[in-house]
Amino acid sequence: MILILSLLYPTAVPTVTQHEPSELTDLLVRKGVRATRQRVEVLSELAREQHDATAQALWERLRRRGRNVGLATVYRTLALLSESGVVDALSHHGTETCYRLCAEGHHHHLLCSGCHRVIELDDCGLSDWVDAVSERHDFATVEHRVELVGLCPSCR
Amino acid sequence: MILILSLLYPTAVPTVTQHEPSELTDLLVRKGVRATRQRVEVLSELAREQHDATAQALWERLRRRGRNVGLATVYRTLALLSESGVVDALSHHGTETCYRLCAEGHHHHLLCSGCHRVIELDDCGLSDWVDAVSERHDFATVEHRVELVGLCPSCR
DNA sequence: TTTAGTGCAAAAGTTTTGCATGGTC
DNA sequence: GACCATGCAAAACTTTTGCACTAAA
Repeated sequence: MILILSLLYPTAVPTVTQHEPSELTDLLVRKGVRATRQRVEVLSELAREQHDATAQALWERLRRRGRNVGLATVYRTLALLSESGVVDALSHHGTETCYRLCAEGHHHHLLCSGCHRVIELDDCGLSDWVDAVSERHDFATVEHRVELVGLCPSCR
Repeated sequence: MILILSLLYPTAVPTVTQHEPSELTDLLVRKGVRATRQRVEVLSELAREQHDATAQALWERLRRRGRNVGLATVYRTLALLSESGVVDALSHHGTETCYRLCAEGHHHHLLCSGCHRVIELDDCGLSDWVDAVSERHDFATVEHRVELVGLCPSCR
């Protein structure tokens, strides 16, 4: 999987690409949250998703797959993981929040409006710009979010 | 008003600062939408707001002020104005969408996490970076969104 | 007069919460 | 055994929609 991604997007390989249950468990433990069956399954479902997914969507897929996890648990899990920085919450199209298993640390996204695919940028390269703008406005910037929206190679 | 803003944020003065009903009417007409009483009032309420506001919040303030506008109309108006580019839809804190009367044209925002104030950047300065990243990923970028989150001068 | 906009209430959809039950340390 | 997590159903919210009515070109 890493190989395929590498070929397609040489500079966009997520640094976290654990799709093995045991690795997902490790990830949870490392982040200091208990690795319950439900949490691993939510995370696992998210991991097999190339696009971003809503809580509802994940719940339906789990259920269709015979993995019974309550909807409330899916919400609670995603909220927890989002706070722990294990998943990213992308709230682009208005009313519903999308989640994605992400690389750790600071990074940005390319969003494909054709297929909803999310491509991660592993380099930020904006620190100078952010610093300059912050200083000019006497603003103590603690975070910056960047999203590029457009069409991915397959969709253009 | 423009003067005060200029003193506080010399480089962040919105290019649209029409707070007079007639100017708001003009703005609507110029954008090709009918300037009804309700639309002008929603826009006017948004204009007196330094922060961003939700549809619900605007509705309550209008109603408290005796300006009767249906909630559905507030939603419909904001959706319309957002599509016409008269207002910006900022969906930062999850479930509810915030709106703000914005400068025309491409720009970015500084969001103050202390007081929720929104400061506009009148210069983008990221085109080179966007182009470089897009090319590197063979991505046809049509739009980019940037938000800096932190503390404004009064809150830091 | 013809079309577009509005208000109201109902509906739809997403997310949260209370509480009894079950699992984990 | 104490505590945390879960499931279920109800509740809370935000947003959308249908439809009769009103205002605008």
